[in-house]
Amino acid sequence: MTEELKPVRVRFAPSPTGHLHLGSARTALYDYLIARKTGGQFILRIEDTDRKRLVEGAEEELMGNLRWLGMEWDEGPDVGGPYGPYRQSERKEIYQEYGEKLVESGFAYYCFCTPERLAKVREEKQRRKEPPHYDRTCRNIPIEEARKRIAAGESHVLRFKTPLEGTTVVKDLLRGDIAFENKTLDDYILIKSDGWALYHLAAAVDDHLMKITHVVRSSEWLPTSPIHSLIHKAFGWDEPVWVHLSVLLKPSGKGKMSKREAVELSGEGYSIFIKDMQGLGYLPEAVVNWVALMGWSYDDHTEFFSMQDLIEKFSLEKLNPAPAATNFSKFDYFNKLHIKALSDAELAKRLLPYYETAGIYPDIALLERIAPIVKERIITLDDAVEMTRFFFTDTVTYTKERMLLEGCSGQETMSIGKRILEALETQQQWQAASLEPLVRELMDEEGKEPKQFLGFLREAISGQRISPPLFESMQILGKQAVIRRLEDALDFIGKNFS
RNA sequence: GCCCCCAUUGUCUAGCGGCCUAGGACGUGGCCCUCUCAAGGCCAAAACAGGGGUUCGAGUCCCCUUGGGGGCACCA
Repeated sequence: MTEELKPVRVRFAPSPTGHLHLGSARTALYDYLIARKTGGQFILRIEDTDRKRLVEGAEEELMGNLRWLGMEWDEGPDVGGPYGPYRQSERKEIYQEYGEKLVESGFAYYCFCTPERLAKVREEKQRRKEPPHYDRTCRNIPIEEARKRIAAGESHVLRFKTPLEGTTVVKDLLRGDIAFENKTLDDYILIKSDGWALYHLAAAVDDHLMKITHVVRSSEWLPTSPIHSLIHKAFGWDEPVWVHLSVLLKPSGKGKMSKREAVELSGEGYSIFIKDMQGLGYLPEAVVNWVALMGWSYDDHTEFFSMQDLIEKFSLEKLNPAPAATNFSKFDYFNKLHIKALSDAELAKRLLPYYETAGIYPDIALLERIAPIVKERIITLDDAVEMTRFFFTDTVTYTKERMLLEGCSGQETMSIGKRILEALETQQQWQAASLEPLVRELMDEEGKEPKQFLGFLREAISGQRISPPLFESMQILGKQAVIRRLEDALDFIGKNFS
């Protein structure tokens, strides 16, 4: 408890090998929250030591995604900081230096086994139903001999000399002490034959050098956490507080998100990639709120959180270690909630790009008038475009089946339509509040039901089956446009139902 | 095969020994309201995986079983 109130230094350490997805975003969020809550630092570190898997532009996209979600880092590759560089590819020599230290202190050794031999060993062990670990052939090569072979240009890697006996206990903040029998652990590779460090070494060295106090990461790291613990011990360093988050499962709850699942989701208008969220019409506020609650909760009833709320109320102790299935219908719900929470001006601003994408370039003032009447009825921001399309067209396309007053002939509809038209033409007060009584009075005189009467008007004015409330729409559309559309509608009836 | 983690309604969860005939939310079904769509209101169905302990008392602590998940690369 008290520990958490001290400023923490946490790092979000993605590798730029693809798009930022929900699970990683959640990890970053928790890092960010605990850093801000405690007045500590949120550090972005790029783990790009695997040069083969690099994806062009991934780093930039990732940073853009984090910022879109509302997270700014205090130290990172672009903003710098006192413990840089923050890109592991720029720290190669550091890892080599620390690898060498482990050799000297007897905690690591050079291995000359070829990948081919390793594959054979693995295959053999698997056939014998044994853990497919390295058989430790090179573990006892005298250091002088090893150095000679290296000098002679022999290809080699550096391996950690994992203790053969004893137990390594990892203290996980959420799960307590987790014990691993050392004999079940492998002699993991620390530095590859190409000279680049692997995660185990690089992360440990950086976490120490960058004074990271809490390592918050996915529980996929749990199985190798004893190695990380042992590496820290080998250097004589204090370990950070380990926090292993639950994994995010696919909506069915069966297994973690896969490529296939991602494709299926996109067919339903969803995505697990942050880069897609904006285009799909989701607010960053909703993403943050939704994802924060997958594995964390505040109490038994609060569920609407702004980033500021989360910073105030977040605590690592309330994290749930159980895996969580993603629930996209709840995502929609949160998006609605956060749309409703926006001011009309703000909503209009956020709506604008979706209209532009659809080839509509509305005046922002008009959008501000539209905002309140769509606010409560859209799930994603792009829904507004469809719903309000009729505001931005000169000629409405009518649907024959919907045009007549329900249960009435073309002739009757025509005569009623003319009456409405006449009434509207003489109407001075063009406000929803005055238009409504006027129309309803006519409706009563004609002995029609609201459903029939207003249904007809809706079609005449919008040509849409679904629209925002009629009278508010008429007010925004303006007298001239409404009258013209009514004339068009009557014209349409004359042509189609005579 | 081995190692590790997890376990409350379909889903996210509250619950840290008595406040639990288990609370909230999404979703689902019904009703009300209603100009379409929403929103809102009311109601309903829906869970402590099983078995042993510990205890006066267990959803809550321990063990086993079962189930689910993760990992076992010169990836991270």
